[in-house]
Amino acid sequence: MALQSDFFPFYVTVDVVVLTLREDVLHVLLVERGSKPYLGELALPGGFVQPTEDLEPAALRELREETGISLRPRYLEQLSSYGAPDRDPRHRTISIAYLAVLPRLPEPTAGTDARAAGWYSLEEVADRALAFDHRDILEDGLERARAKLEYTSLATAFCDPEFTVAQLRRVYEAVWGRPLDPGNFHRKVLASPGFVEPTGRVRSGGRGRPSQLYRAGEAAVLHPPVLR
Amino acid sequence: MALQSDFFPFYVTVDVVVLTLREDVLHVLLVERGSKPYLGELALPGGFVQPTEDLEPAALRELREETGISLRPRYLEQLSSYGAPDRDPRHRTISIAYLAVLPRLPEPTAGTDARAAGWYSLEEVADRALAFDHRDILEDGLERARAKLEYTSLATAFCDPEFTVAQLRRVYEAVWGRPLDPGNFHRKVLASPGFVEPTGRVRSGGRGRPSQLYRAGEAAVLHPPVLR
DNA sequence: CGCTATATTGTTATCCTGACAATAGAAACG
DNA sequence: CGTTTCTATTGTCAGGATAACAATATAGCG
Repeated sequence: MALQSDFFPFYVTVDVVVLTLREDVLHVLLVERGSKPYLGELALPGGFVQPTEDLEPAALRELREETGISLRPRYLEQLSSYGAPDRDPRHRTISIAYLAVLPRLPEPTAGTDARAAGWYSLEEVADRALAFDHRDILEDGLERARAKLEYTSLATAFCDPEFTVAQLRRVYEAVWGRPLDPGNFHRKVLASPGFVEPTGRVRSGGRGRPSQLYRAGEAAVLHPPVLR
Repeated sequence: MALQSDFFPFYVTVDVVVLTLREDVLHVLLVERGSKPYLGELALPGGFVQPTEDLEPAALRELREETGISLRPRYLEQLSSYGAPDRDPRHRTISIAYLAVLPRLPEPTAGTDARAAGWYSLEEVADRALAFDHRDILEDGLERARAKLEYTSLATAFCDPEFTVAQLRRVYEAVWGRPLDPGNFHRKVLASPGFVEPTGRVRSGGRGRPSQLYRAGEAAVLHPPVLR
């Protein structure tokens, strides 16, 4: 490592890719920027890391401040860091990106430094430009989510505390973007120990045969995995 | 994102976990620190990112400056970032860690800011303390390598341009720390399209039946994978 | 009551795997 | 030289996982 004379001041930010399911469609949480640069454009929630703050708490704080979402995410992991010299037109800025997954939530509320916050389906965000390199970060987050569905229990983080196998299947279908065979999926989920645990209750109300309710099991890694 | 008044100066460094195989044993490249803090202790090669330098070039430059290794790694990917407020006793420092994999190389030479550089087997480094949180970074790099062997062609990055299936198997055995069935491994490697391509040549000299020589194929992802 | 929709369970041919046996071809040994 | 030894490569086979698809279960609805 070099001497202090090598010092050059970097800005350090955290940005969060928050994914959820709304009406069986994958949505991402975006804010409308309330300050320059990229004022008024869509961006991932995020902001500067404070002097004595660790990275993960900074991600949660910015999420809360900019969108009003203060629930502890069911799932939060570091995604990657982005540090191209020109990624911020003003300063040399490094961003550490996080991936968070939440069950369906009420509408977010705009907060500090954001004029608006809301859920956007991937389809409606496909056309629109995102601030900075947030398009790259979003794509990396989606790819990470797609991969993690295979061999971890990430899918349960999209669900309410109690859920049916069909609801879990719709998570996979939304994230992977293709239909899955209900019968085979049902068997594979129940064959993976610790993925889901039956609650004994059944879901009433819906059409068709009532379904068993499950909660997330203890397993974080799936054996066998649910292959794409 | 916040206003400029939020600015707080961060130091930003890159650290590299360089793995290779020497005598069929997994080794990691470490330097003996030549400056404070942790003067004289073992550390991953790395250092400060320059003002207009992207992260990956910074990792390669520090690797070259501190160890004399200027070969383009056969494999280089970002690992994770580390930003605990107290990870550097002097300043608030964020480190972006990279994982690199190389075939067997000559001894490294100590360079700037490093009193010595050398290959250390994981066994001999198990006891010794590493500077900063480099123990955590090393463990994360090893776990990433173990996982990537399963479903990518990472293992070929440990090998010379031409290699035998047995040499490839010894990569897996060294990284996973357990023996594999030679027959089953042989079949699985050849059954994964694009993993290896035959060169037509055979390796002479060794004991036993001569083996076919292969080169790395085009595939980056393995279908089917080589499961642990 | 029959229809429809969804959940759940079966069936089956195929593929992949691990354990282990068998064969191939060179060097080492006596 | 013939035999042994060592490693590479191929073969066998039972068990588990998969996909495609069929069959059954059980609710709401007209």
